[in-house]
Amino acid sequence: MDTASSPRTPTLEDVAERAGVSRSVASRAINNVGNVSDTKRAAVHRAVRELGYVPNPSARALATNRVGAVVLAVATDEPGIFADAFFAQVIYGISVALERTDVTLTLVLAGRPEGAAKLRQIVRSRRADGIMLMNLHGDDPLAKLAEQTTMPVVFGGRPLGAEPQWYVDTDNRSGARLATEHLVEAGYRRIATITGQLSLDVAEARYRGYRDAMAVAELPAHRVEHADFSEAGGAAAMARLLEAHPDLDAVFAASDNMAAGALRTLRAWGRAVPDEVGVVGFDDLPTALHTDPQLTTVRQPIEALGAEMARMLLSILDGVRPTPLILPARLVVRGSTRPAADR
Amino acid sequence: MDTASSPRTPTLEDVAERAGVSRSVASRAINNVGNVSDTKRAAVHRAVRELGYVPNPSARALATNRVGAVVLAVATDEPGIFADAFFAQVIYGISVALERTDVTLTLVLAGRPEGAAKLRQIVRSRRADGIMLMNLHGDDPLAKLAEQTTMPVVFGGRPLGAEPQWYVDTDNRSGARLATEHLVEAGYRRIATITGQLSLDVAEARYRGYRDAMAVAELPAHRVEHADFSEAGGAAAMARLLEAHPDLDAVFAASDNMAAGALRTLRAWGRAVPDEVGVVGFDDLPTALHTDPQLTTVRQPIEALGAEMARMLLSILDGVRPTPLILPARLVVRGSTRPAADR
DNA sequence: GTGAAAGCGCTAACAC
DNA sequence: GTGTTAGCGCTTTCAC
Repeated sequence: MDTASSPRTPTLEDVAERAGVSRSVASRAINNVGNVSDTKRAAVHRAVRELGYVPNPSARALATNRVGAVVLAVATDEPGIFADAFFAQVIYGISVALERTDVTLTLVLAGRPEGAAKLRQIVRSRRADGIMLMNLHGDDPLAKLAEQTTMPVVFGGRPLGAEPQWYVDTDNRSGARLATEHLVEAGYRRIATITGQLSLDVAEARYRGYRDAMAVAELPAHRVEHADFSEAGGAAAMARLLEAHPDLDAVFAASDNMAAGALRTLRAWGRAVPDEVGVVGFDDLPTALHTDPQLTTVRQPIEALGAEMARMLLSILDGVRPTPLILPARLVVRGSTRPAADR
Repeated sequence: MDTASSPRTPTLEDVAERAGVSRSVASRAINNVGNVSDTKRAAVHRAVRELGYVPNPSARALATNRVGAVVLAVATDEPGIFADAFFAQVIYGISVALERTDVTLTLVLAGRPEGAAKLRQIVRSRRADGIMLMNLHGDDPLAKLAEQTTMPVVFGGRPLGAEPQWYVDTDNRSGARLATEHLVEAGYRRIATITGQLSLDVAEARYRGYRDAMAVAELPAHRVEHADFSEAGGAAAMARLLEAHPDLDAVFAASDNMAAGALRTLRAWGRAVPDEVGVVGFDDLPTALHTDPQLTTVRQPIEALGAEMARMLLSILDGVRPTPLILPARLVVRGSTRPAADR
């Protein structure tokens, strides 16, 4: 039959030989680059198919200085935060955006020092072509990563107090304003807020949006407690709010998880939602549907956030210089708020 | 100062030159392999430090046929399932186990056909040294992946009706038995169950555990509905159960999410939990703490599952032939069940 | 349009 | 112990 070729995985050389061309022609044909006659091109492609040839990524990477991988780094310390459905949705979006390319996704949890070190190691050894970086707290030294490397970095959300060259973010400030305006329009007046850690830009922006709306409505915005975006944190903050401001009649929580915690506390305190207290969350996670009552919230397009980050990074790698992208947030009204007329 | 060396990233050759040794000695010193005198070893390490040398992973991979990456493939179609806190915890466990190695984690969502194709592509081109594969349904062709490649595959959970060479799994059957026994001991008698998709081994095993316990208690085990591990699915299944078996006084749901859905339906139907109906879940996700009442459930060590998968894969890559690992599950009693004496 | 040949940066025999 | 050398499999000038 055939010359007894060993059953090792075929190389470009095997393809070239079988197609009766040189290695350089085979390479050009495979990568659709340079000039190759149609005859030879076809012969090469047939050989590729027959042999089941797959290029060796390491060899290619070595020759081209492109590894065909991007990393998603999530700067989160505790599993609790990462376990949030939020990141899963981001990852899903990225994954779909990468599916049709032959770029691979490397995931790094860069919250703990070991993880951050690993990320730096990846960067220094150029094990990836680019980085998507999320969930940076204000003081995180990783925020400076973009300046320390030539590898392109796309931020998911802005690091606090910085305006990176490339990022994708939700319009958090507007979203929070929408949420608060909705409470005002529903006739609530003594509106409190539960913020996330103000070392996160996203928390800061949502707090701003709350104050924007309160200022416009000429309502006092002093009923404020800070938490950490978690359900437990939201529950505790709600309790503090109720103690400090027993007269409050609504609360805007900067995440659905915190809103869920707030609902729990309100129930424990015997405050009826939405009749005595209106509650609005942020994110529109599955959580928002599972609470009782269901949460009025602000939907941010989380999967799209991931997909857009990936797309932005890929375009940068293709030589394009995109501009930052701000995704819109919109209000979703459910049972945890009700117009004054109906209460 | 120095000879005008270009500012490109240093190579092994640069290190060797600076340390005054040959490249092979430098390589041996760096990889702690073969014989190198202490003097030269020290010189090499100093040169490495001074130059900030980092080995080029592609070159190393090309030479050693080891790429220093493992993939986690999750065979999940819909974002909803992946968004489950479960996978996030698994990933966290894997990530921690990998932190101290210089092995990188590649994530592939292999549920959609494009994702599965991508996984196969990774395997064929050997872009990774090994695979962790999770959430396989009974009919998923990926289950055969392990037989089609020499790349080691560690399964997270068993594929239905198969006993792969390497896997890490929770003792789902025992866990489900514990859950059901707990209901029996609490004095519930007309105990129903909501299963996951029986095309998943994990659902099948938990269903078995339920029947085991019911058989031992000599109770009828015909109050059964099937769902898909989701909250919505659990809610719907609970409604079907209540219609078909209005007399039921307890339900074992094969996941916390389904149990949460069941709670929602029970509340809507005006059945008091735990006094009229006892409810037990499975997983001990954060969800279990956020329901009202909190869920009695079966805790499985999810982070450990991820960590053990990673450890198992690494040990295989080190030439060890480990045996499959079954992790224990244990009962966690909370408010959704109550002994008959207290009801 | 095509092919020869020189690397990419590393490791691993093998001879000294 | 140490250095020389031959690859790993690919891309990419550069002549023809």
